[in-house]
Amino acid sequence: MRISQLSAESGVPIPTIKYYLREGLLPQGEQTSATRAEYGPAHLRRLRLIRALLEVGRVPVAAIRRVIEAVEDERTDVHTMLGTAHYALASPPEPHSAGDEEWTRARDDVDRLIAGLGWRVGPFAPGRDELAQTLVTLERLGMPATDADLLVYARTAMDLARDHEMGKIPFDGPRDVAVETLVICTVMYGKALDVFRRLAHESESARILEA
Amino acid sequence: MRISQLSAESGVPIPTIKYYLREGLLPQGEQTSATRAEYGPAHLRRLRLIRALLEVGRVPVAAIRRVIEAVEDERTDVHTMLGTAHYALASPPEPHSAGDEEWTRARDDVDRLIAGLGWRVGPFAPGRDELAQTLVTLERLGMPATDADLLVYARTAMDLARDHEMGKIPFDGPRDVAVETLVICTVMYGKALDVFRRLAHESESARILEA
DNA sequence: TACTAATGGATAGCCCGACTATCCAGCGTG
DNA sequence: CACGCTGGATAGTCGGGCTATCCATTAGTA
Repeated sequence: MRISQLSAESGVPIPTIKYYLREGLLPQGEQTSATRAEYGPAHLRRLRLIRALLEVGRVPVAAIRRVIEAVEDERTDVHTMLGTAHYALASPPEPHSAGDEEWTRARDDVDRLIAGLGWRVGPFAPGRDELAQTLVTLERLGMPATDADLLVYARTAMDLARDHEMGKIPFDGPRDVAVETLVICTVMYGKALDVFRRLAHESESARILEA
Repeated sequence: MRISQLSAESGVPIPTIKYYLREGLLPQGEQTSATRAEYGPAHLRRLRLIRALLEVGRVPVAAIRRVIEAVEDERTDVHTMLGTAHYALASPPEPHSAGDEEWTRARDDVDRLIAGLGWRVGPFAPGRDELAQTLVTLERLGMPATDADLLVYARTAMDLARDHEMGKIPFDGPRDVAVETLVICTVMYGKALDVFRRLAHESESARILEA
């Protein structure tokens, strides 16, 4: 398959495909001569993954590249690779001053919460900081989150992960498929959940206010 | 309170505050003379809301403005106002060609699903299109979502909304507080849920792969 | 009363991220 | 052998979210 065909099948313009090649999101095609390269179904597949993450997940190109680098580093084991991919999807919180009391306390709360749940989460998981930032923000807004509230969300997330999501991941298959599935699952069903939540709010609001 | 004090208390630089004033995110202060204006606690509160939506929710400035316009339009009733605010938070999907078969089918699936759940959602709720786009994307990725999958997420969202979220909204209080609470709740707990999901994935991955 | 620093208002510029446009030399098929 | 497409490189565009500069005015302070 030549680049024009790749473009036609995916709907992505040729200059954009070249951009993805430059950025390392898409592997180079197999060179058949100085001015020809051959692309295969794997490229089409990768291209669809990129567009899905960009358009539905609003994942920045730099984060997609980090995910892909995790896949292509053959030295790491599957768990590390999944972890790296997952960490790459995080959106780093605003930098905060190191000695921020409020912030340190929130971060401690998060660590205690995760420990209390018995979750096996790395000490440097970016989610810890993201959650701490969210807690600080809620406090500043005058609506501090209670532990009970947080536990509800944590358990909801774990129920979904355990019963409906991790089961889809083919751990025994090729490593790239495992990562790809994990990322798709995280991003796409994350989006779906987000949308359902907003729809549910609208529906409940209608029910309450029209009564 | 003068602008410099507003800046000091909120941590937002003065030029940025001026930018928000220009963009209509922040109401003008009360003019006390040609070159003086007085800002009150409401401004500080609004400023914190803006920063929360921007930093934690990654909500674009234009969407925040739409939310605020909904609040300030005194003519609409509370339900319409909440709806407008909610619609403003949606991230519109990529435009699709009108005659796209695949897309129309997905959109029908979404409408049927929502009707089947008995949810009271407006026919033009942007979430319908967002969900349709997500379904199309999942199909293109070769991992189509089943109705059973979607129902799990829908019910999870509704359980959270009914039992833990809508109860926090003070429908009987002033309208701006109701909208503000709804938006904060949607965005901040949405973020928390998202983070918890990623942490749960990591934890489950560790449990499965280290066994 | 003179001076200084801050204010509100306006305009223009900056930076980043995601493309998009142009150019060029070398194929390779008709 | 001509013409169109290819890969590769470089530069330009566009939108979003600020940020910098300037200016006339004026509240404090000396």
